[in-house]
Amino acid sequence: MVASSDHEDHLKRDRATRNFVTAEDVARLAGVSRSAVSRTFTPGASVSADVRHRVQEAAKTLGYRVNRLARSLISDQSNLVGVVGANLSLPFMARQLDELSLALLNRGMQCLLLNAAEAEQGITPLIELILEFRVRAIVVMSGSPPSAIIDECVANSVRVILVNRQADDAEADTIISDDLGGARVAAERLLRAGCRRIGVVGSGARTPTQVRRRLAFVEHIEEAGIKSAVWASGETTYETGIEAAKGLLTSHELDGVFCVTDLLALGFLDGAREMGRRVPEDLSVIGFDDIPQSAWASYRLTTVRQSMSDLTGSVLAAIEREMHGKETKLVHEVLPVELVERATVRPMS
Amino acid sequence: MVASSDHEDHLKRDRATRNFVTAEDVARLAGVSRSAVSRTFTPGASVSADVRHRVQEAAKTLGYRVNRLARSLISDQSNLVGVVGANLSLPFMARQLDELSLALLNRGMQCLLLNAAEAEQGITPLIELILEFRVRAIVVMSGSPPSAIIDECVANSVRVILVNRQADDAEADTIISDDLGGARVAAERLLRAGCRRIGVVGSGARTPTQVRRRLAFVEHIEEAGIKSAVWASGETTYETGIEAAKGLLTSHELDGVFCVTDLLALGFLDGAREMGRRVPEDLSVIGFDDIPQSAWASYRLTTVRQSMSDLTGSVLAAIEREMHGKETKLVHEVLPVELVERATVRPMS
DNA sequence: GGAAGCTTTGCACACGTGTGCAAAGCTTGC
DNA sequence: GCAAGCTTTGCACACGTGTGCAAAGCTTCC
Repeated sequence: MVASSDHEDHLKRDRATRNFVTAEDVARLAGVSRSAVSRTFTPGASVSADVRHRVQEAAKTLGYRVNRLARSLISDQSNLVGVVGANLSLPFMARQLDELSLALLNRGMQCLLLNAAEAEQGITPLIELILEFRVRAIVVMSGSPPSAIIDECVANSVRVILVNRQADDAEADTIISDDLGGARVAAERLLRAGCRRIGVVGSGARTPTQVRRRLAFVEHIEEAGIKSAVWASGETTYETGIEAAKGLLTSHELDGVFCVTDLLALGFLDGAREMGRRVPEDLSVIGFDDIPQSAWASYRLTTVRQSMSDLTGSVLAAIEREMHGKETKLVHEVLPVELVERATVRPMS
Repeated sequence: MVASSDHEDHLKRDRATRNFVTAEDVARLAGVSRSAVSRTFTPGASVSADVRHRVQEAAKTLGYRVNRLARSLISDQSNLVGVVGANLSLPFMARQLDELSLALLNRGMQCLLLNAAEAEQGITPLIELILEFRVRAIVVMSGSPPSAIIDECVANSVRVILVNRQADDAEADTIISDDLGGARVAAERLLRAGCRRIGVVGSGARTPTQVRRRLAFVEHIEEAGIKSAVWASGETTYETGIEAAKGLLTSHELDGVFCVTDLLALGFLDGAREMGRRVPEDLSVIGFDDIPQSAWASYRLTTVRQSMSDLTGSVLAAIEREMHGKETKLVHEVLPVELVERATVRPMS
């Protein structure tokens, strides 16, 4: 009894100096070596049933949790995956992050989220910060990291996966939706609806996907001998969609409009309706993304869909693809898109 | 030249066995001790200008990044903050995560995101996992952790901050919007609009905020001698809002409805309009949250707003509040809400 | 030039874990 | 009971950093 009491006091003193219970604390209570504790918590390691039980009881009593930081020190890598994104409230981004973070967790990886909303000097500092955590991979959903920082990641055996942006000769994996194909589908659908006075709505953002979609659409429409009216200013918001409607529909008599994102399209729809345009009778509208709100009864937007689960699946595959020494097999994947017909485009003419 | 060549080969061999450049590698190239490298990268530590320069050049040449995991081992704590959330695509949650992750980053903390979408056995396993990363604090946006795991966090000096949920006698900080006050405001607004046949739309979720809002609203309406028609099934989605409209408006001749979230309200609006109800002429509708979509021209939802920046600010304040030994000063904060008048409720009668 | 005071430096240890390996212990078969 | 083979164990080291402290170095003043 007296020995036991001294024993407990000793434990309390150790806890006071450090926040977390250590394997040493557990070993003492269980009456085994610290090594036995380690082996008990290491899958596949050799430990007798008796020792295992005593260790587990002691660990439970003390509330012991393995220190993943210390573990990662040994392997020189954590199971953290850095995820860089901005505009996380936007429906498309939010859904991407939702699905990616869940998929990572299900694969035993943890999501270290870096919000790039205020990364005015580019995302290089964020990536440098992420590297300090010895992440396994970095998924870039927003921003375009320069080659130099990507090369540094690769030198440290950290995969960089760019989502919906190009790599510019750097050794990054890229997973892109077929923006060109989607723009073509949208162009053809408007032409098939009989539209001849056509507009395209982008934003002021130099986001590669948006620029690609806009330019490809304009090109396809020009192949039909039609010159598109272009809106390309403002932020990528619903409000910009409204402004675009006010701006384009005041100076043009349009009968068909392609918006490079659904959010722009929903704003455009509301703006057009406020100006008395009937959709799709007077004006057809197509978006791109297929965010949840596009299916809402007040909108029923016809849009080009990029499959979120394909995207997430490809990101995971890229993360888990083995790196063979210094020679990296890069992934450059273009995901198919498809037209989702709802109510904002006239039937074929 | 020969010595230099041997020196480079030696570096290459070291890099081949480990992924990341270490302080040892830098020290060798700079011709100083490893301790000098450490001091160069430790703010406030003593190091001569010459040594600092040589170390920085060597670090730049080799692409050295401090290992935060090793650093955290010394301090027994990382600057990681665990954030537990589910339904991250929902407008309100997405916005909360967007603002919180940015605020954390601006305060030198990193967001370890755990998606609780598939946490069927509760979020205890997720919190246990987070503890292994020696986080500084845990912010719970979804799920209600039992007292036991909260107590364990506190025993390890890890703050637990519950957002929009109660603590049930556990030592967690809580930050809650004034659901009761908001429900009262909504009830009074409908009554002032002359509504006498009143409904309330919740969901099947046992989410504390939703249950609180619904019950408080029903109570306030009963104080006016009116019995509310209640909908409380399905998930917390736009689609459930539509179902609620179909269900309630078929069996009740309502002139006023309070939906416990904006998303439910937007679905309810679309459902009611599809059934030929004019809003606000035939039927007034109030939501709660003030998500971005509520301001869209197709909806212009009158709603009760909870301020996201107040919420984020309070979470940060709670994280940064000092813990004094074992006696924790808990935060229990109730954030004010306010009515946002738009177009879905009749003027005062 | 020497003494006093200040700055800088490298050594050796800490932090908490996993693991190679020799030693100890256990089990099985003769 | 002993030998052979297998399992388990604890020691000591590794991983990559920060830091206390004694020693070395530098600067200033008389």
